[in-house]
Amino acid sequence: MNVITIRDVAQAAGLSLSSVSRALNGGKNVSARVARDVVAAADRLGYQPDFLARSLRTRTSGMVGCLVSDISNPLNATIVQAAEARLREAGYMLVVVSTGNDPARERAAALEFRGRRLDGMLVSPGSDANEKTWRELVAGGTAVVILDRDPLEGDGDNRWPAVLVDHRAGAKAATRYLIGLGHRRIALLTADERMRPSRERIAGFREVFAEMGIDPAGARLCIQASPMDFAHGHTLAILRADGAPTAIVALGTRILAGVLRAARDLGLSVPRDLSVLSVGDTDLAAVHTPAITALRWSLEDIGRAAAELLLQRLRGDVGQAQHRALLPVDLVLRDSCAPPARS
Amino acid sequence: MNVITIRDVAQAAGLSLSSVSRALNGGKNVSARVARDVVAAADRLGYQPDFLARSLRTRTSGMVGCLVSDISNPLNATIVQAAEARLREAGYMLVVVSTGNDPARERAAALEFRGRRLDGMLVSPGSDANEKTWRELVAGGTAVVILDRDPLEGDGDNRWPAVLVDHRAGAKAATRYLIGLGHRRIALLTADERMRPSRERIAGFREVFAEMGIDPAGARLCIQASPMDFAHGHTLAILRADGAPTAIVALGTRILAGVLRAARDLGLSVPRDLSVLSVGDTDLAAVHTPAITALRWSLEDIGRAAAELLLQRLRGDVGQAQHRALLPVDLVLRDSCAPPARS
DNA sequence: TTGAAAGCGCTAACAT
DNA sequence: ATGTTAGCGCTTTCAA
Repeated sequence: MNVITIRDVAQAAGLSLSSVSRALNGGKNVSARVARDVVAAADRLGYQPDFLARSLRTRTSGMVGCLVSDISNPLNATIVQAAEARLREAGYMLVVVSTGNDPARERAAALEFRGRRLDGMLVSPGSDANEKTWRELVAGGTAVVILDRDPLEGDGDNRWPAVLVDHRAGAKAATRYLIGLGHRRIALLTADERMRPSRERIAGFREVFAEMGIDPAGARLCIQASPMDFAHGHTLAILRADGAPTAIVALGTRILAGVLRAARDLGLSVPRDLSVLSVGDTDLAAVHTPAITALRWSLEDIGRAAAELLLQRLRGDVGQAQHRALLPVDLVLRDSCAPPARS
Repeated sequence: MNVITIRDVAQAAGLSLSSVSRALNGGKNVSARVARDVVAAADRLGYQPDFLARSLRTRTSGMVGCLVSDISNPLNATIVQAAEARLREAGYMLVVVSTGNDPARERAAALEFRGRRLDGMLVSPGSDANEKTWRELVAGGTAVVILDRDPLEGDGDNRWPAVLVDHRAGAKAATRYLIGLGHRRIALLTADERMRPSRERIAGFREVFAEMGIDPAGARLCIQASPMDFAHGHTLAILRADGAPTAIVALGTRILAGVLRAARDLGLSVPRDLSVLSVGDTDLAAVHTPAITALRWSLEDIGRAAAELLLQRLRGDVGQAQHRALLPVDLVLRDSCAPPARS
């Protein structure tokens, strides 16, 4: 084991503890000779500082917690990866916990982060269940950055620093594009309407219809929580009904897969008989034939921005610190959308 | 901030520090009354123990490091997720570092893990460059578990605990299957031959040929490091040459994609004109038409087994601790392999 | 069963 | 510029 302490180094170098400590950390008030001797002794003994003891003393652990619903989800993994890279640059290590979307575990992990004296945390909440916890933490002085969740209420100390994706603008761009192609009956298949991303998308979708003076009654707004299985059956139902949509906007890989399968089942050709637009630029969208037009936002940017926001706080310029980042969504044009067939 | 210490609780409860400490941890030698009072006081004050201080005292941090080349790779992410789940059950938190396949960063991170006094580490090496480091750590008493890397040399203290996937058996099953279908000219497109997984696959491939008394000269063994781009061009070349293989075994999503594209370019129908077998059961293999027969191993099991091996050491039964786990590889039969066309 | 006291390894006043 | 000393919050002997 590593039993070499700073004491041993001091003894070996024939110096005092504090001189060694000073020499080892940025070394202010250290003569060249002492610095040299200390480094030599430390190297010779293979000394490695004990971060734990240092942390106890300095009240900073050099670690940041990261709370994700499921890190095996590539979307989350990419965000975590980017955040980790940026934080490591700044000297922090990342402690990752997957909550499996269980609010109780989510809260418990956040509190444990605090107990372990992590310097801050990045949280991608699986639901809105723990809003109160985030507020408490923020109010309690913990450096927290929340991913893509807007506080619905509250202000000032009740708000939290957040990285937000501009899903609304994305949805508007997609909707305008489809309407511009001539579509009037557009179905939006999304997930849980209560959470920020879907909420914003639905709002954007509606805004454009209103803006264009089109009766939104003609649009199909389909909201459901169990993506894949639902999507297939439900899409079949929607497409068979009277006034079936001529375009479908589908959230994520799983719903998209369901939609594509349903179209195939009905013998509908994309984009001739049905236009399809993916919310989220997944592998499936890019690789599928025809390639699927998609809304894309940068997961790396989310991770980086989150790390950056957190670092600002960690550096102590809390007053100066930016409170939120809003990231853009792009429409990637491919081959899955076309003017609707005349009906 | 959280400024409530165990001292405050003791004072509030009118007891001594040590009594409170005892009451709070498993409570041996504590009267019921004291236990009750302590818990009450702790709750009332919202006391949360300081893991840092505790760790300094107990010499255990309750944290485990995890070294991965790239956590945004879904394969790695799945392994990490499974390991994290198991370790959290046991009360540990996971510190994750992506090394980006840079051996220097890999080594630095491992040493920093030790400096931070993490209780152990899980390492999925990006190369064999740091073998020496792993040996040093193991010899130095650090609890380390290595993923899918076999020490080529050394024994006893020079070996490390590892979770191994039985790639050799998998390759043998695949090769036997293809030979059984009548194939004699089979190309194996794999990655870096120096690392354990590919090395084992190649060995298994050759073993079966030898076993069956088939001249392996007829087989094409193609080894290359830059998967996707290489795979497409190289597959084209292979398939156009005299004595082209009637079956191709492709490693991973990217090579598989290149192979399928090449087959399409040449107007070859799978499996009529060419049998294709994927090493690794990726989304692409499962979703493709025709669905691709694949070798599959459980990433979750890797993560779980790694965590389990590490926990055994962490619990101190080092002597008893299992040294390695060997996980099976299954052949998932789908629609991409058939007897070769007569030529 | 309880309390007093030592000390984990380090940093940061403070004194020299 | 260097050394001495006092803790950080906790666990854990050791006495009582």
